[in-house]
Amino acid sequence: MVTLKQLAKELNVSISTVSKALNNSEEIGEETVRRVKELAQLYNYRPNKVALSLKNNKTKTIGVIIPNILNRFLAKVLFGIEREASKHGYNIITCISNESLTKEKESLQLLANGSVDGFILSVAEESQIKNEVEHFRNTITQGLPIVMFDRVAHDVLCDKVIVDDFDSTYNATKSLIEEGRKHIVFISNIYDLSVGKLREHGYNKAIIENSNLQPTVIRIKKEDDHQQEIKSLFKKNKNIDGIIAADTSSSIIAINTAVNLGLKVPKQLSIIGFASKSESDLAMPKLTTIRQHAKDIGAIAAELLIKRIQNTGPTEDVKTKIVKTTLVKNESTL
Amino acid sequence: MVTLKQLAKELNVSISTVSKALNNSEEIGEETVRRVKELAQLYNYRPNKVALSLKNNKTKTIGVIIPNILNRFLAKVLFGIEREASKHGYNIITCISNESLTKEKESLQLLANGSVDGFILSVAEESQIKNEVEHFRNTITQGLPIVMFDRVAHDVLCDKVIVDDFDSTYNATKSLIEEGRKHIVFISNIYDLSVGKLREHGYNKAIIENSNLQPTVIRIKKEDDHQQEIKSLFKKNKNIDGIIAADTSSSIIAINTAVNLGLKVPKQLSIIGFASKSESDLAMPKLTTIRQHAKDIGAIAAELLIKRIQNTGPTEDVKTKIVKTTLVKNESTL
DNA sequence: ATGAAAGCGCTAACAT
DNA sequence: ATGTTAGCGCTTTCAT
Repeated sequence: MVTLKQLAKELNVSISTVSKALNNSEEIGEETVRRVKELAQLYNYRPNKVALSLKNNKTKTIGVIIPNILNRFLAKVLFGIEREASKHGYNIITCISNESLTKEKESLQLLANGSVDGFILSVAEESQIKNEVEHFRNTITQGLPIVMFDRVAHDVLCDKVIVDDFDSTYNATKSLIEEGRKHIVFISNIYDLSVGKLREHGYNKAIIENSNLQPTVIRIKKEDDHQQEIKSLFKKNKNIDGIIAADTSSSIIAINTAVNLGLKVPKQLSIIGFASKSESDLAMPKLTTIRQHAKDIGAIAAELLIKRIQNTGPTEDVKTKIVKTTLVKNESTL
Repeated sequence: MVTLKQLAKELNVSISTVSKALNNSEEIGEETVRRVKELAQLYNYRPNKVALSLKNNKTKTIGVIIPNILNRFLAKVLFGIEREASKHGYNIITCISNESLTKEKESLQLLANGSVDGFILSVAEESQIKNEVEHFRNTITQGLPIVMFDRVAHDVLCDKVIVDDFDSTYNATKSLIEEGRKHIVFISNIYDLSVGKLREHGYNKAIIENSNLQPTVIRIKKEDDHQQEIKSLFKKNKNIDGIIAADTSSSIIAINTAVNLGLKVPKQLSIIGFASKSESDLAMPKLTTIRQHAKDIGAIAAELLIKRIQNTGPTEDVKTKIVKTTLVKNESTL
């Protein structure tokens, strides 16, 4: 990489002259500017990012800590973050906490050494279960803003972007009730997470509001064989006619299992799950889905963070943005 | 963030004393070391990463450019890269090219300004189609090593990690032939990519080696309705008894469609596709898969790059590592 | 045992 | 119009 120093030497001028010329300073003579720019072009000069960061005490880099990149929703949010950040000239450093509290703490610590200007993160499962938030608070105290999305720690004071999880299952459940379904089951393999709980509550509320219905919640452990669990659910409860699934794979597997057992979907059984467009196409009939607008969530989070980073003024109050889900009717409901 | 300067001031010693004390230099007195370390601990001092990078001319950061983070295989590779990098104390800056040549060039340019010590990337679709490689060469010439994985540019001199794509479909096809299948079709929605072509060739070779069989290749465009395309394939060709799919969604949709049309899988029809464990469980019967060991690919790529970054010695010859796929028998084959 | 000073690449206030 | 200098935070060589 060429430096100002080298350019200056070759042109027989001072470093600051070169710097000013490249930054279109009025101070420098036309002819000099031309010569400098020509040589810079020739050598493909780029200002050293690290030197700029040190000088400005700004890295133009965002730290993103996500629990699991193989989760399609989270991957999609990351996509949204990257695109928005890139639009504003920011890079993203990605750390994967792998749902571990320790890794989450480490990543935060590691990047809070001047590597990034702020963080966007979704809380790891372990952290949510243990309800640990001190590491977030410490980071914020150190002057590094955090924006949390989806899985947030409600008692940490920072910007947040969340999904209307409660409402989404509440409404989805109600739509099945309106179809005339009488035995609606809720399936979840994320019952430990804040969002999983909210989704469960939304379902429960909708069911309980109809005094003649009974809530049934099936919790599937990650390590269990989903196909097996769902199959035995159907075998034990022959009268199930509706399913709300809190996660994608449960809903797709539910459709496949039902079809394989000879149940007519959606004639005898309606199924709704959280999934993206491409995922809903993997099921046949295509899954009626609750869309979370993951990319938007990422973009909003990035926007919030960048605003906060660049806002040198008085500390604004923290914001919580709610991104509403959309219920997209496909073939797995009436 | 506390700096050495602040610590030095508070302790009434010089900056260099503090620096040495923290780095366990023999030069500094026991008592001083103790005092310094105590205060550093108290203030939670961390050496400023940016300053270190500038000083050492090393960022301990890897630039990763992937075409699409919503592709599960690529996401998984990213996961592998992150884990391996993190093990060696490296961070990763992720850029998403979105299959666009322009974005790929920009990302490379943008990070080649001292932000990273090297790159790991998979070539964007557009770059592969247009066969553009100059930007890779430029980057390498600038002294930044590149490791390519999966979709590689064969005429760029750099380390590569690839999958034995040709062999994997060749072997998979042969296994269906050995099952006694007579009408084996190849389905692909990645026919434009280097890996897609190799997979197609592997299939063709296996078929052609059996003079009594005919190759049939179905290419599905990304924007088409996969379910519709595959359904009409089955309707037009009633005698299909084997499918090799080059991509995950084609294979899962093929199973669902077949089951919905009343075909017995695997009795009348065997299906093999590229997919991960969790994806193969989405189909019922579970998909027999070609596993690509994405995480390993990521880890190997990271390892290669880090070695090359740290190897100040004579330029070693570039390496191409081939990660062999595994054919995992599930329920969609005999 | 401790400190001063230079230098990594850059910008900007301050000379000339 | 051009140059000198200081400083961002750190390490390291060279005084003292």
